[in-house]
Amino acid sequence: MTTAEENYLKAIYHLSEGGKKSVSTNDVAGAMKTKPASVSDMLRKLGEKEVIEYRKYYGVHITDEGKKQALQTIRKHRLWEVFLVDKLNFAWDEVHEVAEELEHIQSPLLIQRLDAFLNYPKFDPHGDPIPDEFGDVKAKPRLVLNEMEIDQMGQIVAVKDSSAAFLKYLDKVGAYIGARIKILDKTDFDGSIEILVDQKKNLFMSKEVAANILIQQS
Amino acid sequence: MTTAEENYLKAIYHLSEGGKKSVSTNDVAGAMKTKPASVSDMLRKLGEKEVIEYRKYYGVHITDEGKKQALQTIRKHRLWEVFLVDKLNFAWDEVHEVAEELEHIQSPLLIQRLDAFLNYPKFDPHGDPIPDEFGDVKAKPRLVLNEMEIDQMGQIVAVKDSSAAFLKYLDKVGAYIGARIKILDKTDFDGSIEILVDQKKNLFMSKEVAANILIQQS
DNA sequence: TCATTTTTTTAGTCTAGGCTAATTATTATT
DNA sequence: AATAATAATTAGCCTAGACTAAAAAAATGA
Repeated sequence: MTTAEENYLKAIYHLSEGGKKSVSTNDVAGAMKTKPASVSDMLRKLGEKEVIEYRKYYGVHITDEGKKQALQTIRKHRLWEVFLVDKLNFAWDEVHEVAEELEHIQSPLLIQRLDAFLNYPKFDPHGDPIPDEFGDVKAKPRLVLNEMEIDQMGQIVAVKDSSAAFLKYLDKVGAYIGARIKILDKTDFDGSIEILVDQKKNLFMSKEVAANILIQQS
Repeated sequence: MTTAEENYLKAIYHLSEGGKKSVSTNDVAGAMKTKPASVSDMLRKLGEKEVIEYRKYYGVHITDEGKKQALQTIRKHRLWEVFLVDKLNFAWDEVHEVAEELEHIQSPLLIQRLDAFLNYPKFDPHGDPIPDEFGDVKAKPRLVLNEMEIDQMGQIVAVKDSSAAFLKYLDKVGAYIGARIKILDKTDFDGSIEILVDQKKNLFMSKEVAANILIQQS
């Protein structure tokens, strides 16, 4: 697999995550920031390698083999993120781009050793679970904050949008990975919510922000 | 600079090291394991970027700017080698290929942090000096073992041929980076030499082997 | 249902880096 | 100095991965 193929496969994997049946060419183009024409070409290639099932005009399904390979790339990405934050003192909002490059280094031994060196971490700095070397993820299910009901409780374990802007905003308002939260109020009109952070701090946020925060229920 | 360009420039830098005036297309093709035709093309491109001075049919000279850039790549390569050996417990003869990939990661911050994390090492696991962030190398001059005279003394600080086979051979006969040596005898006929290792072990080696061992005189 | 809109694919072009075969420069040898 | 040998360059082709424009299929909606 080339770097480009790995990136496409990873994108298709992520787009399939929400339980969506099939992923469209346009979706992939959007995620990859390429044009649909380029995507068609790549889908044909990935189809031939049997990491996806490709039926012209009907989008793609990722195969079990494809899933396994995508999870390997994701594993590498997240391990490197842990390395950057834990060992090289990067901020959690500075690691994505570099990890995007590092994840394509081809050396199973390297990843094995890195995993050991980092002490077999289970989550990356954004709270996302790190698949094991067989592609297994045994993380408990997570909820999207804006889909929770009043009085439900949990812990912030991840963010979907790990852009620098979003991460900085969270930091500013006092939300962070690990924070324990409780839904205090929810406005049907605009979907905005009010939460209690660590049993002491009230925090109001828009639906858009809440939709990017993942919660582990306790 | 693309990865390919970086690799060519690094090769040209190394080929220029022996004080050779100009480097031939064939030399570069040999080092890069590509065909001369491909090299001609790349030399034209590198010439346009002014990292080399290229006169058709007369080989190339690396420019000051080119030297600076090559040294940055070399710096990155060697820092990663230190990381692999010191932190991830790679053997010194296992690191080259992986470092060859890692050296192309583009992130000045990453290298800065890595350098600090490794405690600003001055030599890589093969004993080669690590240039600083300005491309300066302040390592003392080294001699090639087969060019030393009887009774001269010094310390093994590096090997030129860092192939796994050569490194394993050295290990087997009891030579290693850091060993203190003294030239006991030299045969004009075939250039083979006999050395004393650490004041206790006599070691006989061919000119070919000795030509790959670099000595720091004490 | 049939026409229009949207989505997707195909066809053809481009750049980076390779290659081989043919050509041209330079160097070596008589 | 002329010719032979070697080295380097050019020309033309290939693949990967992007693009645009055109064509075709699918979805929508009047």
